[in-house]
Amino acid sequence: MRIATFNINGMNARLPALLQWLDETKPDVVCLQELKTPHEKFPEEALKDAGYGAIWHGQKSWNGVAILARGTQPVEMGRGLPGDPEDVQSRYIECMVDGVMICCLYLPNGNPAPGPKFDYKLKWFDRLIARGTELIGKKEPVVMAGDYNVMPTDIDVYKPERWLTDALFRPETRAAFHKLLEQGWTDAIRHLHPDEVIYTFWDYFRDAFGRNAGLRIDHFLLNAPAARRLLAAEVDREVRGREKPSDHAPVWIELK
DNA sequence: ATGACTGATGGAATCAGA
Repeated sequence: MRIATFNINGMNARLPALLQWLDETKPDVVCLQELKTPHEKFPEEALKDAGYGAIWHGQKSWNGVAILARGTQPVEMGRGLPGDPEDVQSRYIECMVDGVMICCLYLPNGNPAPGPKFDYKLKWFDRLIARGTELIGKKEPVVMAGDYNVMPTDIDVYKPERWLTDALFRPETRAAFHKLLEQGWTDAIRHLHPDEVIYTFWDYFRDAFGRNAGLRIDHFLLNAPAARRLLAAEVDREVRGREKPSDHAPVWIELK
């Protein structure tokens, strides 16, 4: 089973590029973030024509997450991250596909930091850590995939010294990510490529992709049953170099 | 230190992204 995560930065702006990539690579499951579209404008029919069932949690203008499954309908297990009934942002959805639990998440950016947006990021992280506690020990494979908006270590940033005060790299943010990992999650990309410089995002500014001034912020965290099945973890880097790209590239894992 | 680029909204200019 191949599972991908892709922050598409606008579902409808990216639809042609998304359909092309689906046709080329045919992932079994796709977690999407930053749909930037209300529920009713999600292109359900176009995805069905491409062979994918979908569940999604839309929101006007910002955020929004979806899970696609090839040849089947994902069985939704929940939407909205538990722990704050006041939180109206669409950033989390869970489902089952062929016995694998898939969690699709879009963690808040948190800039500027410090400030209310950074506080929201850290609180959201606490809720994700609480959800992680509930999921880590499951007997079935669990995959938490998405845009975490965290570079876990120095190797994940093109110039770490420039990012020390940024919400994506501040010590509090990295500490929260490591607290989640310490529950027993495996960072799939880093597990299979321990020393390699691998990025998943390149800014639109200043020819960041051309200079390879990137960040690794899209991650797959696997519980032990999922990690035992891990065969491959890669970034479809060339997608970022195409016409009208997202600022993120798709990332994917293969499970036995 | 600043600004550069893109998408959504709404129909210009602003917010948000990371």
